[in-house]
Amino acid sequence: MRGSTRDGADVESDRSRILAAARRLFNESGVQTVGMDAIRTASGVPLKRLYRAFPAKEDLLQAVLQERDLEVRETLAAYVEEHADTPRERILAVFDYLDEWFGQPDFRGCLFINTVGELGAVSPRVTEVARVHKRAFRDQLRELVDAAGLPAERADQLAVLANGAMATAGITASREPARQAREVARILLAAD
Amino acid sequence: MRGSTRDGADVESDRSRILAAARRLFNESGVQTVGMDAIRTASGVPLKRLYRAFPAKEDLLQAVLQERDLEVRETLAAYVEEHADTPRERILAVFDYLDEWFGQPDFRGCLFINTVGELGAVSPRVTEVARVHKRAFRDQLRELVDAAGLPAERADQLAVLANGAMATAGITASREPARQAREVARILLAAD
DNA sequence: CGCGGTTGAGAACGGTCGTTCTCTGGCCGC
DNA sequence: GCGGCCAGAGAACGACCGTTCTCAACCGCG
Repeated sequence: MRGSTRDGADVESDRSRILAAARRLFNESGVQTVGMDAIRTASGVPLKRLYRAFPAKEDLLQAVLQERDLEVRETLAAYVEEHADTPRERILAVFDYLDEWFGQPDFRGCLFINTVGELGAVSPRVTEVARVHKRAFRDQLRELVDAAGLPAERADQLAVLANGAMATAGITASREPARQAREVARILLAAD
Repeated sequence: MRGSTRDGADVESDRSRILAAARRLFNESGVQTVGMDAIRTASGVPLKRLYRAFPAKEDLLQAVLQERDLEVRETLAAYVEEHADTPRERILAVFDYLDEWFGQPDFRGCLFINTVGELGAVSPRVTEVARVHKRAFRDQLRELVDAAGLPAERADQLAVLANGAMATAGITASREPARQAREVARILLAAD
């Protein structure tokens, strides 16, 4: 019935394979040093289908960032739900989440902070996706802050704190910043 | 007396002109998108002398980072000295310094955070210079923390906080994160 | 006045990258 | 069994980058 012999399921599987490969490579080595050939080799998807799924490298990068955006929101929400009972514990659990994240062997810092550092000056799209992500992260904190009955400004403050842990851990390759940020958050909550 | 007709003063002036141009361009557009030709044009120093002063682009980048490292240490120390009297005010003045920095029209985030995001995965030298810088920054905070009679761990915590302000401001292009971080620091100090 | 050496400007080189094109082989309906 | 179409693999293309080289102009000095 379709004009093409390739149906939607194949294209979808292409997309996810490409996204998985690109995300791993971008995280490992940055965006500019990873060529489309490397993505093709890692994903096993030929160049022609690769360019059919993503007309340009920047489209692929944007899709990687948006996928990662969703993933962070979901895994963070799930982690907080799983590891904490009271509203205040939920806020502190965000920093335990960071601690676990930083300890993963492939951790190389926050993809959004890194990518803005690499391409923010030349790609407004990248900057915009990063802003959306950081705003969403702040909004997740806002919900937790509201539920704990804390002043709304705490959300922005905790977000700055968490971003600081990500940036510092990305440079020092250590999970210590997560614990330091957690302690600040604990003191902050105790002051209210 | 020398074998060459160029004396040391000229080479020094080359170096500083190259460094000034490279620093401006790297900050504006990142490292990889700025070619050596652009640095030659912006500095007015011909390619041959450019490569005599810095045998490779990575040497130039390292020199730019080290120069910026010294500059931050000095201007931060001077700012704190100038704008605060008591030990606790000195700590808060660090965040006022960030506020002023973020407000500058050419602010595009912390050069070290950005450069590690761009090249940390492929250039150990860049990562190392950034680590040295962030350690020195933390040590400056440690002196202020000691002088205020606060527990030593506050230094690392304040450093994470300040790096968070830098990373957040780099993405959102706003000086608000400096004020949010300052407020966290204020609460932190009030708790001791 | 001539000359060796050094300079500046830019061309050249080797490599890489994003993107497109070619070509060969195989699968489809008929 | 056959002709047309589509896919895959990779070559090709144009652009650019870091680095080196060429070459003509110029300098101080004898």
